[in-house]
Amino acid sequence: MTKGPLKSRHHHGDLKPALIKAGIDLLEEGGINALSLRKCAARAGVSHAAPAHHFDGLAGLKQAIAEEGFHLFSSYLQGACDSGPQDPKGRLRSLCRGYLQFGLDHPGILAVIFGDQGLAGLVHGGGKEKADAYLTLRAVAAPFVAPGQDRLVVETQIWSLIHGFTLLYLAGEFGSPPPPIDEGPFAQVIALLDALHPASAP
Amino acid sequence: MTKGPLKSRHHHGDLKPALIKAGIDLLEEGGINALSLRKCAARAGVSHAAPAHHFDGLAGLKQAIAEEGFHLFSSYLQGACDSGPQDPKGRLRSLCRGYLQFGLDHPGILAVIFGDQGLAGLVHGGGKEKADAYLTLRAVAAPFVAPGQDRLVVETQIWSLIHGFTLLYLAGEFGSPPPPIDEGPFAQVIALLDALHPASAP
DNA sequence: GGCCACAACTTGACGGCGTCAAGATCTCCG
DNA sequence: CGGAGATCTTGACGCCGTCAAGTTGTGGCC
Repeated sequence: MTKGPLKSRHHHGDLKPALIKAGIDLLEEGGINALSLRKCAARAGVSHAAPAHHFDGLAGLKQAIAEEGFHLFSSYLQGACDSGPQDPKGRLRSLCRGYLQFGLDHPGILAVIFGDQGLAGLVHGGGKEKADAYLTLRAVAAPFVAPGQDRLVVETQIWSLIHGFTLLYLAGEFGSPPPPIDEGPFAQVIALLDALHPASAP
Repeated sequence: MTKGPLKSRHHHGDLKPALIKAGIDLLEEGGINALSLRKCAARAGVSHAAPAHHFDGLAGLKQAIAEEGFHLFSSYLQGACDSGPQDPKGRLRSLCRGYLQFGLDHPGILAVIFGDQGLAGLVHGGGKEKADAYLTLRAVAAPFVAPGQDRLVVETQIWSLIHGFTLLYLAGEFGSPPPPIDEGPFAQVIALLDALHPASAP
């Protein structure tokens, strides 16, 4: 049997993804501090030292979770800017809303993605998972890049604003627990991006 | 002797501030993960359980450090916007530069200030330390608040942008280790705030 | 001035954590 | 069928936060 009855296998078989899944569950249930190698192992039904054979310590597990989390993050961003008005400004606002919504729905995953080993690791390490999300941002930002302007500037303006706003939102700056998006200052704050003008319609 | 030769006191006397200072040192030397109650106690020359009599666990120590760190943070912001051009836009840009500079100089303290127990705690708890820094922001933002507009919106726009930008900067998004401010995209990104206009000069 | 109550700190222990070394077990392939 | 190698277990170590109980110095009260 290579994958027999999925039961009583002494060599679990799909341990790595199972550990990542367990880690994500822990993250969603108890936040970033509830994530530990030993608890992931326990949830996956293996011994406490088993994860060491699949990840380079806790940092490695967090990075693997971050890569997985980026998929979900990307789907939030893409889904958001595919819904709503399809003009450049409409897509930009929807992207930002999707960013904040992801933070509200999955604060633990956001913390891992942008945590010590998350973002820093992805910036340097492969980062192809991050690229998906960043390409969505790039596509949405493109109409606002003036001819001859560095697109990195516009992308960073958007990213900085929505990232900072999301973190302040999650920290309870506008109410604790954070209010629904439409009851917070989201629209008014993001309106700062109205200063950006589509290059084709100045 | 009430405060005799400062030596061999079995009842340390100034343990609480000494622990906070030790914690800040640890933070500056090894980042947020290097901070522990036991190491603070060792640095202060007391037993491992002594901190428990002065702080409510590790979270309490972090909050105390955050309050202390906010003083330094405030001085960075105030000092920055007091130097440089004194027109509204000049002060705004200087404030942002001071924010980023603080992050570059003291990333560990920034992490504690805006960490789990830091910002969240200060938002709800007293928060008078935070208020100093926020009042600086408020004063700098004031000229850009249009009549009838909610000043919270303008303040949040500024705070979100510089906060998000600083975190991306520290994460190595523009080079690792982060480049000096003038070699990064700081000026161009912060130029988004040029969309704000002093109410007296529309 | 002497004693006592109280605050400050120590000692010791507990469980949880990440990590390493060594051993057991299963699978696959020759 | 048998061995090689990957996979997982067991056990141990040191560090961590936290609690309970004991010790020591201090200031106030009689």
